[in-house]
Amino acid sequence: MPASGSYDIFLRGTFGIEPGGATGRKLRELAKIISVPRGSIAPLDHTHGSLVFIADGSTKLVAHASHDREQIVAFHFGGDLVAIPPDSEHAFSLMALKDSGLIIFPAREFYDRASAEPTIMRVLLDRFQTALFRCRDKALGLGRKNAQERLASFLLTMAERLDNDANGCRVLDLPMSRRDIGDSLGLTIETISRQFSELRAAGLVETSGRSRVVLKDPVALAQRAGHLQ
Amino acid sequence: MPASGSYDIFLRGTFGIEPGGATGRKLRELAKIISVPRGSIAPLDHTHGSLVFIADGSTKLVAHASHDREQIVAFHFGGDLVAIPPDSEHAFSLMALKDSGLIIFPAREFYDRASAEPTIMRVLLDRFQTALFRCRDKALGLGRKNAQERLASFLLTMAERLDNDANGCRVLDLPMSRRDIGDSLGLTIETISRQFSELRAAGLVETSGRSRVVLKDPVALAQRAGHLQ
DNA sequence: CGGATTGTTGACTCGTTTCAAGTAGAGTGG
DNA sequence: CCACTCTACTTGAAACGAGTCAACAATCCG
Repeated sequence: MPASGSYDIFLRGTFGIEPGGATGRKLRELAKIISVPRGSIAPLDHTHGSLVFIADGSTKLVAHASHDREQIVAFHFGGDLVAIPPDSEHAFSLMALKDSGLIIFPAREFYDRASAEPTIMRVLLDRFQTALFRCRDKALGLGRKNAQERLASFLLTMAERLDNDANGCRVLDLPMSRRDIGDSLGLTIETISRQFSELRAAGLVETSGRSRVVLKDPVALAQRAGHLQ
Repeated sequence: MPASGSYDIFLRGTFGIEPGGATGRKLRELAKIISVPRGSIAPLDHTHGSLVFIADGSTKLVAHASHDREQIVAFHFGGDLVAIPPDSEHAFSLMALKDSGLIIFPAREFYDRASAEPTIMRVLLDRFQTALFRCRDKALGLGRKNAQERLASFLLTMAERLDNDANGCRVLDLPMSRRDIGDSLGLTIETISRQFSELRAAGLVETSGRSRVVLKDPVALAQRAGHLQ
């Protein structure tokens, strides 16, 4: 539940900027601080772009093609910064996977007011670059990998981003459903399920309940992910 | 053939910065100005990231998965700015589709020296955001569209980026081969060919030679591309 | 505990890939 | 300008991996 204090945490933690300073106050005027319950979509301005800071929680960024087909373009977690374009050929929405606190800015105005502050711009640049590099990796996976490679890649990426280590093997509590994984990897829910079964049979992962996944052998998993060496 | 003067054009045209100023000279020290013949790859630093300005020509940014599988992650043309990450799970290379002039910077050093100049940072941010949005659209296509939708989308995107209008319908001289198109859309060369044949049979496009494509009916093409409305 | 939701498994279908053959295009030298 | 040649493109037939449809099982939550 984001109190107004989440704005201070955002500015200090992400940009190293004091909220009381001139830039901090100017940006504060633009901020819409809200909490979004699990399963709801964030109220974005779809005619202009938005910049969203995930104060806490998990979200999926969904691209809508025609005919109720959806592609999850990215998952974002607490501390992440998400840029969302205005609708054009495709529409985008940001949905909470669990109750999440968001700080929403109109993108252009934010950049205009932030551009005076080099440290903010530098952080923004790094974040955007990371998002771009991740998106390219995703494109590689969607274009050239089979179902098993996609799921293996996905699990390794999540292990890295959610990093919950435990005694040598990695334990994940995935905040997203099988359907979300499928919508992210360009596969159906059934195919995801079958690939989980295969990885289980091969002893590479264990699952318990709907969200818990244990990566028993990350090295073998990386091989199946089609990573270089 | 990029003379050293292409650096001035780059700084003035892209960033609106004078090459003779302090920042201009500091960045100049980092620039490697080269010409890359058709079919050759740009000499990038693969242990650190690179930032490449395409002075003139056309290039493809290729991601390499294991087993000689390639995915073209983006095409870039004269005036574009490309950020290339250091190699990790996947390696990237930038190959010239025709003889091209490039200006190559080490990414981190460039950002460090440019961050003093708000106008440069602002342009970088815009460029990165555009690249990210394009990459997401690509991800949507790779994950959720069939062969015909992908090719239709591709042709429309290229028409927009290469913009050669002529008497109502759009005329394209594609600098890339069918193989490149396939590697970009996650399809085989044969599938690309078959889809071209179908679009020709439907009267939506005409082709002549290997590179010339005429979009006879962009509206109908947009419908087949799976765009909203 | 009961009911709704989410995940699993099987049988069959379909679109794209693969393999193979043939055709057109672009560049070169006579 | 034409024949030659290499490469790029096109088309067909068969194979395969993921999708679809359908039934069932497990999990979560009130």
